[in-house]
Formats: sequence, C-alpha cells, structure tokens
Amino acid sequence: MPTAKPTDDASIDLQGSATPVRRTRGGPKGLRITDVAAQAGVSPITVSRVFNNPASVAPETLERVRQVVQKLGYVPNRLAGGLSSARSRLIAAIVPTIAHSLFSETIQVFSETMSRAGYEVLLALSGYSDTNEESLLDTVLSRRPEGVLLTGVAHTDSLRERLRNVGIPVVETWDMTATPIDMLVGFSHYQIGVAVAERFLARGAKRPALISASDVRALARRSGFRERLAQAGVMNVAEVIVAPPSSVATGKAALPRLLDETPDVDAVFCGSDLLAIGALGAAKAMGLDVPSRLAVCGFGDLDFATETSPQLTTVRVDGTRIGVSAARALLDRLDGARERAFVDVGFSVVERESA
Amino acid sequence: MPTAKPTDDASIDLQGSATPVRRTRGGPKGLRITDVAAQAGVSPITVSRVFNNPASVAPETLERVRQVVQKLGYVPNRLAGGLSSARSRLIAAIVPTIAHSLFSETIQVFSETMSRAGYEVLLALSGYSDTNEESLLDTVLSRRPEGVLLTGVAHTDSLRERLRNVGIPVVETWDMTATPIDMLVGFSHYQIGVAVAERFLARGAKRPALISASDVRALARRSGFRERLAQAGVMNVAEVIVAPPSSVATGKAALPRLLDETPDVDAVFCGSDLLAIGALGAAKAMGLDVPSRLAVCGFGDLDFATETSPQLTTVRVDGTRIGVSAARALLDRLDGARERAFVDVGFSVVERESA
DNA sequence: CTGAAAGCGCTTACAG
DNA sequence: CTGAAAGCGCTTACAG
Repeated sequence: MPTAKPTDDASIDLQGSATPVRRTRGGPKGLRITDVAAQAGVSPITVSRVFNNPASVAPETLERVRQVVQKLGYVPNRLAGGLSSARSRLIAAIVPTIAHSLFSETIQVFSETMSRAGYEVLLALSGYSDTNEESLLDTVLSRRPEGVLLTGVAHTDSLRERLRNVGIPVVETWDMTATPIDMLVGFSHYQIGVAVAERFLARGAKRPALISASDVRALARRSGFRERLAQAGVMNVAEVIVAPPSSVATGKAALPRLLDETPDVDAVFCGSDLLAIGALGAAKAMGLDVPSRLAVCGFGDLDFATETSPQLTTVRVDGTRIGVSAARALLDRLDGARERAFVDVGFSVVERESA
Repeated sequence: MPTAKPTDDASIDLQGSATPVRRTRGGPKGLRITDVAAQAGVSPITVSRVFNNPASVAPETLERVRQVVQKLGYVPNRLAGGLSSARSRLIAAIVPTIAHSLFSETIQVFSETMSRAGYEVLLALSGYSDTNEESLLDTVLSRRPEGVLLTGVAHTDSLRERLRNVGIPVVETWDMTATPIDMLVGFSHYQIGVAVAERFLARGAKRPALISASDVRALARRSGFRERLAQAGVMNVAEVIVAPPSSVATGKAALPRLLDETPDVDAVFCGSDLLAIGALGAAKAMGLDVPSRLAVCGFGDLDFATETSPQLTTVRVDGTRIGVSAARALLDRLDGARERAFVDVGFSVVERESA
C-alpha cells in the first residue's frame, strides 16, 4: 500500500492553510456509500437508488452496483438515510407485556406484516402504568417512528395530545372507545362483561362473582358484568381483585378467598384463562363440581385452556386479527390513504359441548 | 411578530448571489435542538449536554434548558444523534417467534433490562428459517445496533463471519456450543434428550418414542434421546416428526399415529408442552392410563401445563434467566468489560408427586 | 462550565 | 437514466 502523501500530514501544515482539519471521530469507519460508488464507477446517488428505487437505474448499472455491494458486504446506514429522508421505516409498538399474554400473538403478526412491507418494529414494554407509557413515548418518538401501535385506549391527555401533534398515524388496540386518538382496532371489554353476565343469568346462576385483575381493561369487563347483573336485580356481586400479572397460582388462591366470604357463589367470571384454570383447580380440590355447582368463565381462549379444561367457558378474542388489521390500518395511511380505520373485531363466548 | 426581512425573500435575489438556495425538504419541520438553544439562550451543544451528560452543565443552565424542553415538548432526534455519535442506543433481538412461545418471556425481561440501561430493542422475527435470518440480519444491521441477541447457535457461516466483522457484542441464547460467535447464555438440548431418556429407562420403559418438531433445537433433543437409548440397547425408537409451530391439536393427532405404527410404545417424549398436552388428551380418549400405561414428557414447563396435567413430566428451562443474563452480558461489554459471558443455565426434569 | 466549526452518511431537488 | 451541491439534526474534539 502507498504511504500517506505529505499533504495529508497535518504536521507540515504549519501556516494554517484552508485545508480542513482531519477529525477522526470514533474508531475505524465502516463501509460508506461512497466506497461502493467508487468501486462501481458511479455516483453515490446511483448507489442510493439501487436500494431505494431500483426501477430508476439502468439494468446494467444495477447489476454492477449490486455485485460490488455483495462483494464488499455493504449495508446502508439507515440512521443516515432516515435523517436525510425523514423516513425512519420504523414503527413503534407500545404494549404492557409480551410474556404469557395474548399481546404476544398480536405483536407477532403485526411485526410480520410490517416487516413484509419494509418496516421494522421498535418494541416498547410499558408494564401496566400510565406514567411509564408517557416517558416511554418520548423514548420512542426520539427514533422518529412513522407510525405507532398503542395498547388500550386509556392514555393521559398529554400523551393523546402529543401524539396528535406529531401527526403520524396511530392505532389503538385491544379496547374500544368512541374517541380514539386516530384509529382503532379492538373490541369492547364492557360488552364482554355484559355477555358473560347474560350467560350466567341464562344458566340460572343466583350468586355470580368475579375474580379480576386490576388493570383498566379487566375493570371494564368488571363494569359490564356488574351493571348487567344489577339490571337483572343481582346487586351484591362478590369479588376478589388481584394484581397483574395474573397466573394460575393467583387464581387458585383467589377462589377459596371468594368462597370463604360468600359460600353460595355459583358462578365466577375470571379475568383471564390462567386465573380460571387456577380457580378450576381450587374448585376440584374443594370438591365442587364444575359447572353444575360452580360455573367458571375465563377470558382469552388460550389454546390449551379449552383443551385441558372442557368444563371451562371462556371468551375468545382474536389477537391475530387485531395485529393484522392494525398493521394494515397503519400501512394504508402510510401509503397515502385518507381513511382512518375503526374496527370492532368483536368476541365470542365459547362453551364446550362436552361439559 | 416581525414580518420577514427582505433579504429572506428569495424572489428579490435575482442576481444569483452567494446566498445558499433554500431547500424545503419534506413538510414543516419539527423542533430542533437549535430552537431549544435559542429560547434558553445557550448554544446547541449545551442542550445536547443536558440530555447526554447533564453533570457537565451548570445546575442553573440545566434547569433553564429543561424548562424550555418541557415547554416546547422537544424530543431529541436520535437518528441524527446516533449518526453523529456512532451510538445508536439500539440492541437487536432476532427470535424465531414470540407467539405461544417461551422466547416471549426471554424477550420480555431482556427488553426490560435493556430499557433500564437506556437502550431500546429492535425486534426481528426470523420464523424458523436460516436464509430468513440472514436477510434479517442485513435489515437489522442497517440500524447500526450496538449489540445483538440471537436465538440458537445454528447460523450460516456467512452470518457468523459478518457478525464478527461488525465487531459489536453478540450473545447467542437458548442453545449450547463450544464455539459461539461471541458470547453464549443457554443450555444443551442434547443433554435434555439424554436426561429424559434416562428418566424413561429408570421407570422401566421398554418402548420409548418421540413426538418432535423439526426445528434444530428439537432435533438436538431428539439426538440426545436416541443416542442415550441406543447406549442402553434400545434401538428402534418410533417417532413422529411434526412441523412447527407445535400446538395441542398437533400433539393430539400425533399420538394415535405413533401408536398405530408401534402399539407397544410405553413412554413418549414430546417436543413441547403443547404437544404433550395434546398427546395426553389423545391418550385419555384412547383409554390409556398416564403414566402407568404410557409415560408422557413435555418440554418448556409452561405454568399451566403442570398445573392442569399432574400426570405430565416436563423439562423446565428458565427463559427469564436467559433474558436477564443475555442483557447483562451485552451491557457489560458495552460498558467496556473484556470478559465474554458463557453461561449454561441448565434445566431440570419436573415430575409431580401427585401422579 | 460553555461554544464555533466541522462532519456523521445518507437523500432531496434539480438539472441535464 | 445519472450526478454535483446542499442539507437532514445532531455530537465530537478542541479551545477557552
């Protein structure tokens, strides 16, 4: 290799010429678009086009550039690209949790769909707290996402306002409201509570009760449940409220507590299938037949739940459909569509015949 | 507000002066660091320091800048920041899937840990294909992540090489190898197969069999299982291989197929708890007592699995620990540590006494 | 503790 | 179909 030319040596530049000072920021640099351009004998803009608009490049040039890219192992820097084009190709998804939850299914298909459309997903886990969600939003917005998926509709006013000001498409999911920030793909937790109450009433339940988590959506189901029962004259609904995350063990512990206080409970609506399975186990241990002595209804329709526990009634919600629809809603808007999606995916109450 | 000064009006600049041409790239611009700087009466560099190195700013200046940031709702642009500093504050996680899987737990805690340390997680879902993983790597590297979490140890040579060349810390998870790309936090699937074989042998099983998914890690468990049995003189291990993703329904369908071909099977090692629960259901339907007539072992120790199916033996792996350890391994290296983590988190075979 | 200048690696908006 | 110039919004590396 040739040695450095004298003019590149700052030490001889004693008169303070106009030559810009060499600044070595960080260590050895990776490949840049100019390296590819030089090797392929084209300008950097052409290399850029090969990645972003190949149709506008002559087939022969395209092929030549691609071979150099391949040979060198060049990967474009999207931090630079995003900054320059104001298109980050990033979509943010803010979800309470993806562990042991139905959200994981939604995020899975959401991410697959976005990926196919050329976007990547920045995953932000909010836990179940409001304040956390807002500071998370700042972090997320600093990446300049082109769209945002939110879980639920209970956001602080300031979050709603800021998101509106940013002007990017937003889709709220897994809940229902007449006044979404922008778009919505979800279902009504309140109506689920109503439906389960009606199911219990139709079965002739005299003393329905509730084992519920304390998060907003579980509490919405609780409201629907209690209000529908109140309409039917059933007022004192016994309940045990448990902190998220719910688990089989929590449900197992909750049922005895419930029956201890209110022994004649004959139907219990659990906040999730995990809680319901726990309650089922406890009922079995206590010698209570399900569903004749005690009806148990869960929420979530986990694959295994209805499989292992045919006595269980549960509410099925389609997390996959939510993920796909939310992705499409955002993609359509990114493609210039004016319509704002508003989708109620509904739910269904599943009861096994084999019970 | 004052009106624009004449010199700002391009329409009067008819002689082609040295004034740079105004380029309106994209629509109305958001807030920039210079807007905050102007309002706070400091230079942009000081605003930058308020975010990145607050200790180096005078308390009074700090407070003033923060108030302007708050008032304006300024959110720094990390695309620009990352480009300039060569620090993206992004960690990539490449996982086959997060739906219905143990990986979701790993990603959950990994993401939480990274988030606490000031990094965000770019989630990339590879499905179960090798080629997909490699093109995904390009996409991911274009964001210039500072670290990468990989699932498994079976990667193409070119992926391994490229990742090494990039020079960022990499942690492989959920499997074991003597030659990781960089760091490893996992356990040996082969040894799990060995352990289950030994458990079956100890129970006096004469005709152990296998219901397994066809992914690399499931096949490694299969190898350990078959080789350990071969050592004990058990050669013809019947098996049904199913395509991922595995589900309860798949397991339910697989068992009859297995017993059809080999009626005297008395122990079956299933690739996952979902498969095992399905097999359990099928066994019940066929009137086979578990575990006396047919022992069933799963994999994954899902909360509900052992809860709803006490007859089930399963292998417990600690996905949470993997997530935390993997995050720590990367963070330590990002903090300048030289040590490369190599952690075998092990596993345990869980058998319920109540069986 | 604070700032002026230069540059990070791309893409836009023209012009040809 | 292709390219020269300018700029995206930050931060580095000095210097004071």
